[in-house]
Formats: sequence, structure tokens, C-alpha cells
Amino acid sequence: MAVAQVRDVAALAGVSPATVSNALNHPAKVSSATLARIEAAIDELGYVRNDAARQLRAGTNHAIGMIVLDIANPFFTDVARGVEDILIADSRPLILGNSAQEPTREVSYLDLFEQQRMSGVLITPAGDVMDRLRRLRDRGTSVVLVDRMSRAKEFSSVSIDDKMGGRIATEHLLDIGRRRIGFIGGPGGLSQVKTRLSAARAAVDKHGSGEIVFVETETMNAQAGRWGAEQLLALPRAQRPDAVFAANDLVALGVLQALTLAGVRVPDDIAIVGYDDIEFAASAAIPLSSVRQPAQQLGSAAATLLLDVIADPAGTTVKHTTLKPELVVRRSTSA
Amino acid sequence: MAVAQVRDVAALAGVSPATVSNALNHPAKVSSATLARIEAAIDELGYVRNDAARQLRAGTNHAIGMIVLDIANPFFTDVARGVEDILIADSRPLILGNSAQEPTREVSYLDLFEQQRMSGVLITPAGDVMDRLRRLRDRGTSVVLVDRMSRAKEFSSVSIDDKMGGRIATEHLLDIGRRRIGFIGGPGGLSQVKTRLSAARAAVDKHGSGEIVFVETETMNAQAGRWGAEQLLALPRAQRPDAVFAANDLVALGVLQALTLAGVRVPDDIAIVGYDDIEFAASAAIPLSSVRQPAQQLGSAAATLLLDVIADPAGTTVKHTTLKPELVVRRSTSA
DNA sequence: GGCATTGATTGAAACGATTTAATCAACTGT
DNA sequence: ACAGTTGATTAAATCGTTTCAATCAATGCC
Repeated sequence: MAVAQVRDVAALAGVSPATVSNALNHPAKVSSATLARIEAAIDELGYVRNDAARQLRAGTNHAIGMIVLDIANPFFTDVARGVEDILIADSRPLILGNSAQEPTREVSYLDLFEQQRMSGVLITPAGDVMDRLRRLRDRGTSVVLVDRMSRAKEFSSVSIDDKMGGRIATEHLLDIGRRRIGFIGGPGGLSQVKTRLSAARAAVDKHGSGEIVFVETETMNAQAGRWGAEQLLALPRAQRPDAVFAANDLVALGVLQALTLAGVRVPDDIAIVGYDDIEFAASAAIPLSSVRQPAQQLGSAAATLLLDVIADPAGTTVKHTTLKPELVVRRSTSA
Repeated sequence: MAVAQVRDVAALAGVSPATVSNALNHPAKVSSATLARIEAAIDELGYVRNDAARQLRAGTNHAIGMIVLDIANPFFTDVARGVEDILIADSRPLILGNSAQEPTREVSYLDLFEQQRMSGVLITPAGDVMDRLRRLRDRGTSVVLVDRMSRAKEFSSVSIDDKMGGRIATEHLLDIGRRRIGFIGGPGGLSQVKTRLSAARAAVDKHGSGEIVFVETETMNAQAGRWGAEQLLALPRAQRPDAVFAANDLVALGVLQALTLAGVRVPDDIAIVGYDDIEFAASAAIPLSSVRQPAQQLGSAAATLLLDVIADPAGTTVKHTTLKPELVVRRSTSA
């Protein structure tokens, strides 16, 4: 006997396997005397349930899968922690996958979740996965979108108002007298990027003067930020922006590094506003102004919503929660 | 028929379920003509394997579990990325769990991995889990310790030389003329903390002058760092240290914030050296000197080692790989 | 042409739990 | 003392796949 099974526990406790199963899953159905005997037997044998067998019978995996865009970005780990807080209370394990913004990897995690018959999935999509998500839902897996609304509104979602975020960041830069604003982020297809950028353009239009220069990057980390800053510095003097709006704080920190290295004064020559307000934004060489997103709240809200959907998959109403961002002004945009 | 199964695919392709299974798992055994028919059937029905059933039959889960100390610490996400790189090449999913340094949570992830019959587990232990790990191994799950060596050397491990790290950081502080060194980190039971601290003490002893003041924290994040710094500032003037050695960079950043806020000049009044050299250390308000750890390498090495152990679980030799840290000097310890 | 060999396919038995419906024992009230 | 009820226990079917041994057809060899 390699590993103890229910049948061994049952034998030792002098009952049938069915009773052991009941003791484990519906303790109320078992008399307290046998319950005690079974528990003793479990301890003695060191029995641990085989979850594959349980799942096979149950038809669904109790765990929740989550796919984030970039595990190295503190914003997403904060979101994940918010999710964890809720799931732990429901004693559901969280399986965390990192797509790293690569559609291939994203799909391979979706494959995994599909094969595992997960009861629920939280995802911030990187590529075009709506078909896959629909299939997942048809198979009985509940889906909630995080930090992204589906155009067709077919999935419940929790997001933070990117339009407002793009607007308040841009208005702030305009307010402090900046006119040429470099927007750095990408890829351009990414919903967050698209929305923030168009909100920035709208704000400039509404203001009547000013201009957005879009520098598209492949990803959104510090390296991309450094590269983006170099593109701006390579522009002819007259076209060089006097402000940068970075699509997230990692990019903003990269921009800050590259500008400082090139001897550009921040914020005097170029002001910088980032996005997310990750913890490290405040402790940067030049503390970073940023659009604060309530990351942990986003995670908890998403997890709560997902549990609701799982509890009532047929629920006709698709819910969308939108949280509000908030501008935090620091030295990178003020003397 | 809620969801297509092998039997449906088999029926549509005009073969037996066994052949479908072979097509999926041992394509060489199946003639190319039927292989094509089966693939067509799979596509048509949108068949997705039920992994629970597969696992039940196979007896083991193909996935790898990993438990990290703190998902919010970029050091660990870097390690995780190193692990992912290797596992993806072997097309094994990575299940990432965050113990947040809480033994309760650590154990609940171990429970999960045990129930799931994982083929391998990577862990940076927070509490005393050696018994659990032994049991896991006896059940057929291979275990590799990350960033921590087991005293009894019963598990293979990959770690970074903490003794050396503690020494070079301390020697550096002594070299620049500091004598009272505050060591901030914790809990004291944590292997990394213990080793780095004792190495610091050893370095001071060897040097013949100087002193270590240990401020023990409950966790190791920026908040703990701020708290630790306040403890030091509350000391009588004469006992106040002229340097801080923080057990990791998050703590160091917290210390830096608190000191700056209190008007203490860094490095003039108090120098700071951190640990890990996370990306954000370089872009801090006062760029942080730090002991660089090759995090991604650590992860890849651990994953590679784990795959070796899985391939040959009976392998008699327990392997320990130790990587070397490296001191990176920045402004927080130099004029 | 018959026999052995190879290659492709399949029937049926696992894997280890949970669940349903049935059995059994012990009471209850009359 | 008996039918009816309650509560505890169990036998057997089931979840969906993989695997082993057996079958079958086709080929090669002397």
C-alpha cells in the first residue's frame, strides 16, 4: 500500500468507505463515536485525500485561476493579494498564472484552466481571447474580467475608470502649463493603453491647446520606459515634449532614469506623471506623481463578484463595477 | 451531452476510445490516417481533456507547485520568472502560492499540493515544515528548497550564500568607517535573517571594533522598515547607529523613507545597505547600495534541479547549489 | 503456401473518491 | 406487541481517462 486511501481508513476504523467519505464531507451525517474513530484512523495512517478522484466525481475543480499581465508589476501583485484575501476566507486555492503580455502564454494558461475544469477564472486579457472565454463559460467555468470591460458586455467585470484616469493626469499636466505631452506605453492594442491615451487626447482637445506625442512600446516595464524616453530625446529640440504621461509606474520610473541620465531636469524641463501609484513611486529619486488605482480593492471586488457568479451561474445580470482612480501629486510634476 | 468526451470523439472518428487516447498521448502508435480523422473530430467537437481523470489514472499531477515568502517582493517574482522559464520549456504549469510568511497559509498550500499529488514542489519555507516536506516526499512528490538549505541536508536545495552576503555588506560599512550598525529584519527565526545577522556579527568581531544592534521585525516590507528606523531613532543619541544593514531592499526603502522624513541625512548621518538589489533599489530617492542576488538564476537553477529529481527520484545524491551574491555600491553608502 | 512478425486497433480493467438508494437497528406512541 | 419513524450505515454505481493484454490484418520469409 503506497499511500493510504479511504478504503484503508475505513478498514482501520471498522466502517465502510462511504462512511469515511461522509465523515469528511458531511460530518453531520455521522455519529460522533464513529466520527472520532475515523479521525483517529486518518491521523494514524496519515491519510490525505486524492483530489483528482474527488474532482473527477464532483465534475469541477474547487480552485480559482487567475491570469495577470505582468507578475513583476507590483500593481498586479497587489490585485492578487486582494483576490487571495477573499478566496482564503472561502478556502479556495488560487492558481496564479503570468501571461507576461504574451498571447501564447495566456492561451496556454487558459488551456490549463479548461483542462482542470476550474470553477472560476479571473483574467486581465492580453490578446484576443473572447472566444476562448466564451467556450470556458459554456463549459461551466465562471469568468470575471479584471481591469478591463468586454466591449460586448457579455462577461461581468471589475475595472478602474481608465478614461477618468487619463483625463485627470492630462489635465494636471495642462494645469501646470505643459503643452507637449509624450504618452509612453503599449502595445497600443491593450485596452488600458488605448483608453488612457484617447482620454488624454480628449482632454487636450477640450483644453484647446496642447498636443499628445504617442511613443508606442512593446511592453510596460522600466526598460520600455528608458527606451521611450530616448525616442523623445532624439526628437528635434522644437518637438521635444515638456511632459511625459507614462502608461504605468514602471515605465515612468524608466523614463525618469533615462531623463536624469541625459541631464534633463525633472520636473523643470520635463514633468512626469505615472499610473498605478505603486509603492515604489513615492520613494523614487524624484518622487513620482501618479494616478492611484485601488489595486487591492480591485482584486477583492473581482473575487467577490466571481464567487457570486459561481454561486448562481445562470444569474441573468452581467455586473460591472467601476472604481475611481485618484491623482497623487508629488515632486515629478511640481516645484 | 454537456461536454464532449473521448467516447464522443471516438464515435465521430469511427474508432475506439483507446485509440483516441493513444492519438493524444502516444501519436506514434497511431496510423497517420486515423490520427487525422481523430484530430478533425476533436476540432469539430471542441474536445478538451478532463485533467482530473487523466491525473487519477496517471497517479500524479504534471504541474509544479511553488510557495514563496512574499509575492509583493520583487525578489521573489524574479525568482518565479526564472522558474517559469524552465518549466515552460518542459510544458509544465506552475502553481504559485504566497505564504506571506504566515505558517498557516504555508501549510494550507502544502495541503493543497499534497491533495493534488503534485510531481514537484519548490519552497522557501517560512515556518517549520520539515515534517510536512518529508511526508510529501514519501508520497512521491519531489521537493527542492529555494534560498534555504536544510540543516539535515535531506533535501536538494539551491541557495545564495547568505553568510558571504552578510559579511560583504558589513565589511563595506566598516570600511567606510561606520561602527554602530543597526540590523533590521525578521522574524529572527527565518533562516535568511539568522544567517545574515550572524555573518554580520562575525564580520564585526573579526574587525575588532564595531557593534551590531538587532531590531527584529515581524515581516520584511517597507512598513517594517519604517518601524525599525523609528526604533533606532528612539534610542539615546549616544547609542544611535551610524549605519543600517537591512535584511532586504523593501525594508531598506522603508528605512530610507523614515530617516529622510526625520531629517536624518543619508548617508552622512546614517548609511544604508540593503539586500537583494531589486530593480527599484537603483531608482530610489537616494540610490541604495545593496547585496545583489541573482534571483532569476536562482529560480532557473532550482527548477532545473527539481526536474532532475523528478526524473530520478531514487537518485541517492542530494545536491546543493550555492550561488554567490555581489555588493553593489550606490549613494546610500558613499559620498 | 504456411508460419512468424510487425503494426494498428480495441475491450475491459483499472485509478480513488462520492453519491444514491437501500438496509438495518433502535425508538416512539398506541 | 406492532406498525411507523428516525438516524446511522453501507453496497454498488459512477465520474472520464489511460493502459494492458488480446485481437486482427497485412507483410516478409523460406
